[in-house]
Amino acid sequence: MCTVFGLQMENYQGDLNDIVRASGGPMGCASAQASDTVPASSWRQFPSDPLNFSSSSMDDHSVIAFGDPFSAVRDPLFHELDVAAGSSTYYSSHNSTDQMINNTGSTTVEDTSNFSGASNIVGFGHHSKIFEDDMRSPCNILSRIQISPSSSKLPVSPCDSPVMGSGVYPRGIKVPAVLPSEMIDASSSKSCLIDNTGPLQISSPRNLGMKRRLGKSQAKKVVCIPSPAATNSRSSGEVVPSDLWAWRKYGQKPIKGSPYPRGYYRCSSSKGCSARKQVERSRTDPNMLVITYTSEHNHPWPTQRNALAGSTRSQPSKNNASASKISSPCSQPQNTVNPKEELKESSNDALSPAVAASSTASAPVKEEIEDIEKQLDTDDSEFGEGNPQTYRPALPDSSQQSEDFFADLDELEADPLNLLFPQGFSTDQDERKEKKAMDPFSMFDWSGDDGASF
DNA sequence: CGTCTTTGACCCGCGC
DNA sequence: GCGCGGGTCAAAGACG
Repeated sequence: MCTVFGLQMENYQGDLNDIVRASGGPMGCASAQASDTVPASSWRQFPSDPLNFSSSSMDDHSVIAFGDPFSAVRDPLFHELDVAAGSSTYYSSHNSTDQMINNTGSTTVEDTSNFSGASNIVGFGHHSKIFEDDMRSPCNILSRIQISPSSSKLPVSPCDSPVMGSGVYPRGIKVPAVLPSEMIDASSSKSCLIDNTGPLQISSPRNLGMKRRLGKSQAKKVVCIPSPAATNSRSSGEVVPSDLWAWRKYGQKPIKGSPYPRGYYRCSSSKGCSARKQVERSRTDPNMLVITYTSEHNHPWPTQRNALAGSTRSQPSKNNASASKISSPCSQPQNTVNPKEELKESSNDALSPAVAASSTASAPVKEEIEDIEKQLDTDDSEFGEGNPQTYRPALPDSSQQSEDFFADLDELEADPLNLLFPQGFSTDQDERKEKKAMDPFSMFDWSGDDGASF
């Protein structure tokens, strides 16, 4: 389905390298190139060496510009999201200097999922697989991507559109990598934009946290992704996105104006890592999840998750039972929820799916990528410049696919790596994990051979 | 044992 | 100055 990624940036100063790092991924190589400057095939050309690809496959404005030793490290999450999104990807950048619409300085954080703000949605061309968020460079993505206020090509609110609204990403859906690049609409209040949620946060002591909250210079990015219907209940399934980064939930708060709570996560991959994210369900479109990333990882993304205990916890006993229940979040919510989960549901509802969505979204990674590539190879020009209408994801049976897709959520969550390796993980799984982990870019078989069987 | 989730309390900035 | 609201802390419990 149409996956929306909204990247919101506030006074982006180069933080959030984790996000930026994503640019180094196979899907992000050309991100900074904007849709019409890079061949469709460009983004697919990435080195197997995460540490070196930046120079070889990325333009000068992407990772290199950061000078961050880790900047070249692709962010698994972002990558995953991107891939997961598989298809249509919307990037919403929010620059406080020119596009910040709703943030009036108030510390009150409006529901970020409100999308009421007329912030800009940046839909990169299908070439762009990853949002290159390089505000440091004069040639940053935003500079290249035209946040065109006048852009009226954004057909409908990504979040509100039927496609987006479905909030599902059925397996095997053949869709273009991304929607047309003209998905930039700074004036559209209905866009899937993340209203500027206010100041950012920096991690650290409480005081700092406060300061961070108010810090105007802090950067934050918002990723808007489809999620299972609000009815979905993987209550306990509050799962950290399987992005290889380990996220630990440290809080949850109800958000004024939103029926859905916001979950607060911090990176647990490395002690001292200030990376954080907020996950909440869109108020306007429960199918959409808004993940706000703040701060940056101060470490390379982990070769192995060091928090498997927690990450896999929800999977097993309780959730396995519920796994089958989550067949069709968007259609028929299962009612066979254990009392405990049911009780929690209200609170976790908004978040779990979110994460689940993001993590599971990558299940179809390989296939999707291949599809995308195919699409790009053939439809490159068609999606080049703003032709939203051109995008017609083939959804033979979206409902069925949705079911299948979400049915796998638990499976995926159990082992994030399975997201990337949906198959072939039976006996030597650990070994492969290790191996794959060591070589993040080898996780995907870019040879084009269809390894994914959904 | 280590890590995670949950959740109430606390802190702090902003608006009135 | 007070209240509101968002963000964070930290204890308790759960899981692998």
